Amino acid sequence: MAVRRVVYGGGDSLDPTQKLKISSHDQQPLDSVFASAPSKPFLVSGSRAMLSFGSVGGANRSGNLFFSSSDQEESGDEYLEEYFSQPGKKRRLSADQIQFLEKSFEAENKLEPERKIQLAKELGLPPRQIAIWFQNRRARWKTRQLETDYDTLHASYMSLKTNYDNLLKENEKLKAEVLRLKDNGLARDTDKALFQEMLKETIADMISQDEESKVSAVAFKNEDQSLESGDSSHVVEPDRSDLSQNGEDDLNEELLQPDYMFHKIEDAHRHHPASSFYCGFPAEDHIFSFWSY
DNA sequence: TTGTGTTTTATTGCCTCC
DNA sequence: GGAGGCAATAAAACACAA
Repeated sequence: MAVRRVVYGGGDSLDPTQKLKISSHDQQPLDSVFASAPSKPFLVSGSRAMLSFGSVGGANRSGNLFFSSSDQEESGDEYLEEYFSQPGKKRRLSADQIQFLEKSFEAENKLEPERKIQLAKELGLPPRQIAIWFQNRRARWKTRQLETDYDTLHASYMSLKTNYDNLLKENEKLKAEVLRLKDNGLARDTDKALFQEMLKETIADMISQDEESKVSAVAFKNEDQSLESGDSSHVVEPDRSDLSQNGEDDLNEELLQPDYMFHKIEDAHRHHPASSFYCGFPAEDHIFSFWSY
C-alpha cells in the first residue's frame, strides 16, 4: 500500500506545533483516545454560527486533543503520535461530531479561520480536518442542489411539453376545420364561376341582338336619309359607346360589374318583355341575389 | 466471506483574491 | 506570494446482496 502523506492541524499554513501525522483504524479506538485525552475547558468566542458541541447531545468526548495543554502540544503524546501516525487510514467522524458540523454548516456554509479554530477546539479535531469537512460538505451541497435544480427544470419542461403537445393537437384541429371550410368555399366558387360564365354568354347574346337591331334601325334611317340627300357614301357604324373598345377582356371585366349587368339585363328585358326570366334564371334568383352571395 | 457499489475523507493542482 | 476555495480524483470505510 502506498504511503500517503496525512497532515493535519492548520492547513497549508500549518502551525508546526499543531502538525501531527494522524491515522486511525476506526472510530472506536479514536473515541477511546478521546475519552482518555485530558479535557480542558476553553473559551468560546462570539463568532457567528458557533455552537457548543455539548448542545448537540453528544458529550465532548474529544476534549481538547489538538488544543489542550501547551505541554501536550510541545512534548507530543507518544501514544497519540503512534495512534495517528499510521498512514493510509481515514478517520470517520462520529455521529455527534457530524451532527455538530451539520448544524454549523446550516448556519453558515463558509468557514472563517476563527470559526474553524473554534470548531476544531469544540470537536477536538485538527482545524485542517474541519476545513476539509466543510469543503466536502459544500461539494455535496452543490451536487444535491444541481439535482434539485435538474428535477425542478425537468418538471417544468414536462409541463411545458404537455402544453405544447396540447397546442399542437388544437392547431391540427383548427387546420382541419379551416381546410373543411375552404373546401366548402371552393365548391361555392365553382358554382359562382359557372353562373358567371352562363350569365356572360346570355348577356353577350342579348347585346348582339340589341346591336343588330340598332344597326338595322340606323341602316334603315340612313338609307332613308341617303335617299333624301342622295349621299350613299356616309356609312354609320353601330353605336358601341356602351361597350369597351378594347375587346373581349374588357367586356368580360365590365360584365362582372353589377351596375353594368343590371343595366344590360334591364335593357334586354325592355327589348324582350316577353321573357319573364332573366338570363334563363327565375327572377328571384337573378343577379342581385348573386352579388349578395 | 466476498464482491461490488456508495459514501466519506483526504490530496492535488489550479485559480482568485488580497 | 500566501491563503483559501474548488474540481477532480484516490482511497478508505461502509452497506449489502449472493
